[in-house]
Amino acid sequence: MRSESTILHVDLDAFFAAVEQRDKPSLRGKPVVVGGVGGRGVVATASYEARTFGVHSAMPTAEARRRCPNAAFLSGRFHAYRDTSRAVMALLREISPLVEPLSLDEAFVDLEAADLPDLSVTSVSALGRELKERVHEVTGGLTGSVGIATSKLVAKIASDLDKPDGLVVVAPGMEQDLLRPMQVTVIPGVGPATAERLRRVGVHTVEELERLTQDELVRLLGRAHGTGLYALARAEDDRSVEPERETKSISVEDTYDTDHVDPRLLTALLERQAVKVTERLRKSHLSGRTVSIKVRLHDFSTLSRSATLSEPSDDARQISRVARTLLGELDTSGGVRLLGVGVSGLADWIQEDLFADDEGEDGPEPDHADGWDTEAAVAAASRHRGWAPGMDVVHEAHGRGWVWGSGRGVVTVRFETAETGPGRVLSFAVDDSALAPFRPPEE
DNA sequence: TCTGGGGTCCTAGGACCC
DNA sequence: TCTGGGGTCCTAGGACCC
Repeated sequence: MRSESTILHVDLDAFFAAVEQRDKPSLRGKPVVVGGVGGRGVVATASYEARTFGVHSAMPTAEARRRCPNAAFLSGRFHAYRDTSRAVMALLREISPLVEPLSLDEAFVDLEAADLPDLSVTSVSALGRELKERVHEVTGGLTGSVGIATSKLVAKIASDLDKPDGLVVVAPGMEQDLLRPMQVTVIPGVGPATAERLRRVGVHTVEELERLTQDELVRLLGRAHGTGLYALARAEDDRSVEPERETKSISVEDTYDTDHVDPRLLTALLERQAVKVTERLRKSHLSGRTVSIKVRLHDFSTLSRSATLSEPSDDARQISRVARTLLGELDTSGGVRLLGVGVSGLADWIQEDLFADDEGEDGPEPDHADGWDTEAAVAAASRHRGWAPGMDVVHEAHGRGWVWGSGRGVVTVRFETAETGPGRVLSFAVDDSALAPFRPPEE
């Protein structure tokens, strides 16, 4: 916890619905529900008009239709949301370089790194008001709610207190007075399961939570959650604003309107998902070692299976093959309502351009427009790195121009140029000494 | 007309290594 | 021969967030 209120949390109000109302004037002042519109959809965002009918996020869309039949039900335009979000995040970065987006519509801003005359409550309040005006301008009329406090915990809770279009600044020293009377569920991380466990030992409010010892909480909730909650109950929170958070996994999943049983259909659907995941991996210049699948059966029970490769991959065929094998191990004869594929254990490319330096301007150029062919790539890589001729090409796929993975006798190289776009990925079996130049830097 | 899709973090048990 | 730990990696599942 800091001695001044320097952590700001912004949360755009009913974000997806507000963007729809902005772009379609006929929807303004009317109930709007954005989310899954199929038979098994749920509500992502309800406009405030829809909320008066009892519609809220995570509610099945069918239920929302019952409660508010006259609402506009929309499936969402994520490009519009992303564009609007970007404008807001850019605005936040004008205030401070330390901005941590939590989602499209939410972020923390560290005001210690902002250009402010001082960090008094008066000063940060003025900044909060100005920010809300600017948000309104850059988004074309959306409102956001702002909380400012000495920690992430309290800033986030504060932004929720006066929604929509709110501004709450919690003065240093007032944190515990604010939290004590509140329900434990205001603390992020206390969901239904934790709340139920706490309720069983007679804890409903933060004040009651404070009476449990750390040992009791650890016994009740486990090491990490127990110690974390013990601190948060006392408004003790030193978490910093982290602008760069690296992606840990990439996944695709789909819930089907009706349960699928046909194994060939399931395999085909899974393969399409594997291709999508691969495309997203490549777009982010990532590859991954662990392939996971997720299967939700007709009774909503959920299974997952995963397998870890010896080398990171971004090859659709390889990821697809692993996913298929994993699916084959499960009994899906009762029907599948959801299927998903994910990749984790992500590795960055080693950003070493094979063709950039000592070959100079006369470096090898692709001799036809659709990219390097295997032989030319092998020859070029061999020349450049002094690899011995006769290395085996053990694997081949699509890719772009850097060395990206190595270890245990295999080097994987990606080829691409600005002209040719995605080219090929090649893995070379080599001896250990030849691997040295391609090892990733030590963490 | 029950229960989305994209993530993160944690736990617990087993394997394996030192 | 018996009896260990600790650390790390992997897998499956669960809680939680927006």
